[in-house]
Amino acid sequence: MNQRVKPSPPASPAPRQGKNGDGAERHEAIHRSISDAIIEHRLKPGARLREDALSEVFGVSRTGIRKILQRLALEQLVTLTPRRGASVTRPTADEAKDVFDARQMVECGLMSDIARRITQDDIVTLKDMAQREREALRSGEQSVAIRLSADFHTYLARVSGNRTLADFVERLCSRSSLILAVYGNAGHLGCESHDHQDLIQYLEDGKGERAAAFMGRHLKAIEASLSIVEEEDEAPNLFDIFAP
Amino acid sequence: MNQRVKPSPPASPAPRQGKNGDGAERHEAIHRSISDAIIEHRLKPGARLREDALSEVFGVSRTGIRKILQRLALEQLVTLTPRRGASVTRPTADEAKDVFDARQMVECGLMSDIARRITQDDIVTLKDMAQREREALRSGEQSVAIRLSADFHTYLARVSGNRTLADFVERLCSRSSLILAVYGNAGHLGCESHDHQDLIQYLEDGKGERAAAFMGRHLKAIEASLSIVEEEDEAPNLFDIFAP
DNA sequence: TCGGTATATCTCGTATACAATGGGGATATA
DNA sequence: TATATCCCCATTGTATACGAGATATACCGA
Repeated sequence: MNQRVKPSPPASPAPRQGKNGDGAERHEAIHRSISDAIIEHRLKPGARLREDALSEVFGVSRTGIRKILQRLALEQLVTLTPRRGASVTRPTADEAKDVFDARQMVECGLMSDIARRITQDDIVTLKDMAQREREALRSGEQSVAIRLSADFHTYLARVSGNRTLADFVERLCSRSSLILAVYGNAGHLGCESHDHQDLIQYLEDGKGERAAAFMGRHLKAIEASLSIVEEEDEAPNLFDIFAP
Repeated sequence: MNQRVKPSPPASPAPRQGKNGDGAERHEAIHRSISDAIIEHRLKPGARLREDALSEVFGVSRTGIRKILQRLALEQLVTLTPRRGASVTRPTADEAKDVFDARQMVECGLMSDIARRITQDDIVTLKDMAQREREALRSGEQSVAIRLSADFHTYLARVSGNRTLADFVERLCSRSSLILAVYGNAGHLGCESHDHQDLIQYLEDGKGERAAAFMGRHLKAIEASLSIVEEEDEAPNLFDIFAP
């Protein structure tokens, strides 16, 4: 199935020893691997993440895996249930609304700073990302497109120079990706194909106000494209269903 | 030197089990304890937090302490340096600016929603908090005042109904408390005494716009009261000092 | 008296072992 | 055949043991 051999040492079954190399780097890499898999929908909401399996796949002991899982839980990408272990978070409809409202506020609010501070290099990078995203969309590589879309928004936020807010936007984008996985229609995903390119144009022209307004519409459009119907497999609420 | 004064239950090696039903509860309580101590300035920026000492104080093993420390690190209240252990974070001047800019954006942006959704019960609670804060300030109980001030802002954000943004504000307030500890003047701390009460009045009258503007000035005032001079004990920058 | 080196100790990082709990499957019964 | 019950096992939670890195100290030499 998934022969994407993302984990760096795939063929090494028992490189037990923590190895000389920096252990922290390794953990960082593992975190990225799992995080990427979730964001790119290769791991779907609800998927269980067993500690044993992960420790075997990545060749580190459960202790390290637990640490990474804790971190992912704080980033709200995975959910830790007391005796049941970890699973990919399945966002609720309320959470979805909160996330998009937050993005609306922060990403639009950042636009004026971004317009003021953006450099030519940034514009080149962003145009490249937008271009590659379009190509990915056209060739049907959903995973790549989703990743690039999130990266685009995150990169943009970083241009503002406010690290705290940029980190926040990054996490909101990750969660958005999860939301798309649950509530998105298979047909067209998130960002319209040339929205990002239009946005860059506004920024290149120094029109911060226009860019902010455009970003607002852009996010609203994504949110509107979702079919947010709370699937209540959890609590079928028989009263509501059978009461007259 | 430190003769290991046997962990709290010396005779009970195995039945250690917290017994309070849920061990997670215990961890939550410990997290709160440490978090509170930091926010209330009973633990000052730079203070070292040794795992052994904490595990002895709270009667849990280092494993549990590590988990809590990791979480505090992700909340940016403590800093984990690879082989040196944990210490209370000492925010930089840049971080301070970012945090206050973020608060400016989010807390003001939330005001219209807050004004729309606030209930009479909320107003009573908030008035009580503001009142107690004033009393604490007057009687010189800095720790209590700081805590109440952060709680006030956090509670307000929760009223908005957006949990994601409220959580973010909570973390910003915690970090602000840290910033106050480093850059605040001993004389008057953060919030002016009746600012909070005035703010509630605007909200009670349904004047969301005014409340937002007032919150903006309020935050700017706090920020302005700081003496943000990067103490460069870390890197004295000898070039600047000794270059002609 | 000052500086450099070696040792000692302290603290964290990682792995492993053991205990407890909850769920799933098998079985028995209506 | 369907449902309820019980037991075993899979999986996590916690503690502990061992190893490595870094810092502080002490000793020796100049």
